[in-house]
Amino acid sequence: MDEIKDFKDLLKKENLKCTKHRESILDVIDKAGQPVTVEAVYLKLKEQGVAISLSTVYRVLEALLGRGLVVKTSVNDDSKALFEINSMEHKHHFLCVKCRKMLPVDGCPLEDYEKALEEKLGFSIKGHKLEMFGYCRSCRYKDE
Amino acid sequence: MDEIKDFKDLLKKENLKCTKHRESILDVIDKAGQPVTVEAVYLKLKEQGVAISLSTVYRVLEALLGRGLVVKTSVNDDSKALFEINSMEHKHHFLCVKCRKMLPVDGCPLEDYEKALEEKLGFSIKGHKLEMFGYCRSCRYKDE
DNA sequence: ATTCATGCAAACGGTTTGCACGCAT
DNA sequence: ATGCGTGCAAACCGTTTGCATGAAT
Repeated sequence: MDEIKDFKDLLKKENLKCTKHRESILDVIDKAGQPVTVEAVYLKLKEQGVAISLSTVYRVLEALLGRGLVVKTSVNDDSKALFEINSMEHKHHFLCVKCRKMLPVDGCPLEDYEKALEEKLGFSIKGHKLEMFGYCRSCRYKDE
Repeated sequence: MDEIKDFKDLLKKENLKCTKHRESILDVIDKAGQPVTVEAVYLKLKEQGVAISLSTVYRVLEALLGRGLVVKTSVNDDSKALFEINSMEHKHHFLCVKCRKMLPVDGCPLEDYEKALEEKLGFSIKGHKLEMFGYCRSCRYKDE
């Protein structure tokens, strides 16, 4: 329902100048609905007729990351960084190794486990990164 | 107790020619006891007086990886790849963000969770990557 | 008017590769 | 003797940066 996101205010709140590029980038990432590469953002913008330089995309994402507006991820078999809107809810992703879609998975099974580990091993666990992979529902029964 | 590993046989079994370099590299990784960077392996060898080229380390690790003798990892905030001996047991690591040691953690809390997810979302989960970070026991109470 | 954002091209750092030579089998 | 392993240097690719210009406040 809230299709028109208030990126202007979001940027203003973070003391970032509100430029066309920054708005478009936020829009592209938001609409993607899954973690996207810098290049993907760049190409999408080009496709939309936006004249922008790749380094600007890098710099804007860096700035957004610094203010916590986006989150940076990566998958182990790929060297490229991934970005997504910071939804503020703790969640993980499932990567389909066939269609390469990344599907969000709500919740997290690690809270209790980490608490137990902290007690057992004396760690102070500050965070974790969990990424699952396999076949999604629609790719599962397709042949190779 | 089994300090002398039989890397020769290991290599032979995988149809890899048994060279000094390959033995030394396996030895260095094995002795490290935690995931190590390519550069670290290279420097350790130099330190031991082994004349080797960095690209050879890369190529050997690639070969070992292909035969499953080693496992490749990475941590999200670092761009370098990490390698460790493939112990064949499913385990994860805890990275201390202060001393940068990676401590192995036996077991895995995800089996049941993944089973539940598969049923709920129709995925076929083939694997996962979990990495935890925070402060280890000895760094925990040290001041910054 | 000032500050910060941007484009361009060059630099960077980890990794890969082509080629000629050398060693294990 | 053959094929695979290695060293060297150059290429590669994602990312970062210096500098001069342009736009938002």
